[in-house]
Amino acid sequence: MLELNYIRENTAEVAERLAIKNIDASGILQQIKEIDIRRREAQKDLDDNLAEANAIARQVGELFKTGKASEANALKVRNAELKIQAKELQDNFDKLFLEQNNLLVQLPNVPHFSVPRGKTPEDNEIVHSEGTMPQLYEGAVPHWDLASKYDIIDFELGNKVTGAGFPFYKGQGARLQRALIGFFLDNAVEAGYLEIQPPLVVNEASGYGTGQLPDKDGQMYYCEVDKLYLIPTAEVPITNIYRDVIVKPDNLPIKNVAYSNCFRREAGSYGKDVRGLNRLHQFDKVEIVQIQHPDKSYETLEEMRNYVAGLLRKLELPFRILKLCGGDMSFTSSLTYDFEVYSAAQQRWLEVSSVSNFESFQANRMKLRFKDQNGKTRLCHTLNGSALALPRIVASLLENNQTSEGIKIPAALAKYTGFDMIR
RNA sequence: GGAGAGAUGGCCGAGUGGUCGAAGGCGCACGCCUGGAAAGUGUGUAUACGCCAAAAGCGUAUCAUGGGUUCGAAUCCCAUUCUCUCCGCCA
Repeated sequence: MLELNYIRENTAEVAERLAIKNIDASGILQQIKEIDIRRREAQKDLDDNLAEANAIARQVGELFKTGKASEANALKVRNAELKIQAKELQDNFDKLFLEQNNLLVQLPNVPHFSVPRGKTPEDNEIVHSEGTMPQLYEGAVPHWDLASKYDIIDFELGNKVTGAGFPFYKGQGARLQRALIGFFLDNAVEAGYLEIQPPLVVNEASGYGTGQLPDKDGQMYYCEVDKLYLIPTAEVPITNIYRDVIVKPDNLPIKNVAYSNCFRREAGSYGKDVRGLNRLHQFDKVEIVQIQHPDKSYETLEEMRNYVAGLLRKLELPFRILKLCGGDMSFTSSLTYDFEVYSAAQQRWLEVSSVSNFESFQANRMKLRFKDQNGKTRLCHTLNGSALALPRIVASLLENNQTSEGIKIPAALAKYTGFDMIR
């Protein structure tokens, strides 16, 4: 949620930034400001009423103590009137406050000024690409065929036991998963992140804190009886650690990394996008999260971008980095880099990571703050990124490294798998 | 799952109708003391919103959450949520 003060004091800038997301917010911004004026008036009226009532209550107490019961009783009459008024004033204030809030939560985060304009993924800006495109041998096939050829991932078994999108990993496939998780976590710890194992289910307040609720609840699995949500990403529990927290500025940046299973209902997905490992209902991901001082969050974003690039380099995968255009960015992000690896047999680029700066958008919702040098309480900036999501990494590793003898494992990873070839 | 107890500030903990945003302690910050430190000592130390050009100051709300009783609620009543203890079950 955008900060009200920012909207109030920099209305034009907010509108300008939202325009990058192709949103004409001038109307809604104006509405927010108008309601704001009325809301403040309403609060003033209510506060005055309550102040008078409080004063009378004090007097009444005083009068009773000194035995002036009749005077006290006279004052009670006035308070009875005030109380009736207060109810109306409170209702009026609540109504305006809610109305304003409803408008505020509709507004997406404001993009950074460097975000390219555009509407569709075609308008994303390729800011970097590296690695060599693999030359596949003649018998090369997509990863879903490799999965059954080497008996390392079993989609059929998943269908039987659970349903589509819940594969079994077996033998060298299972080992490869474990190796990747270890590899990603070790790298992150090496880079100064604190390793955390979070709960895989969260309560409603946490879902709201990171923005999955209220609108995107259809994308999460929900345990009705316990009112708990299965996490779609470790970002949710990890960021919510800091909900309603005022951190010490000396502790910034806070760097956490977590491996978790991720659960996504992916309602409405279909076609070639969901084939094989391309889109699953349950998958593994290592997520990095940073909480940073507002002045330094963009430096941090670049640091995180370089970190993720380093991982892909070590895995010897050809990749490119996109700076998402306004139209393709998420609701909550100010600037997002997507990482895509090339999966040679499918001849497609697959998104394997998304690194974003949310500025104070999430922090405002979560009331995550710090005290600055003047002792003023301010909102932190939050950032996160996948580092990395496993399934598409596995897809491209399998496809790109297949040979007639088997599938080669990159050297950096072979230390973790214990083998350098899937046969 | 059964029975009981509880939820107060960063933490511990007092507070059973008014003067309580809340004693006391710990922690933290700053100062004094010291050659330096420890000890000691003094002061300060919640958040949000509003009023004000702004600082100072003032007002309002917040003692798990929501409602109620009352002139007045941390304190009384009701509901909800959560936590703890014991028993049962169990990795």
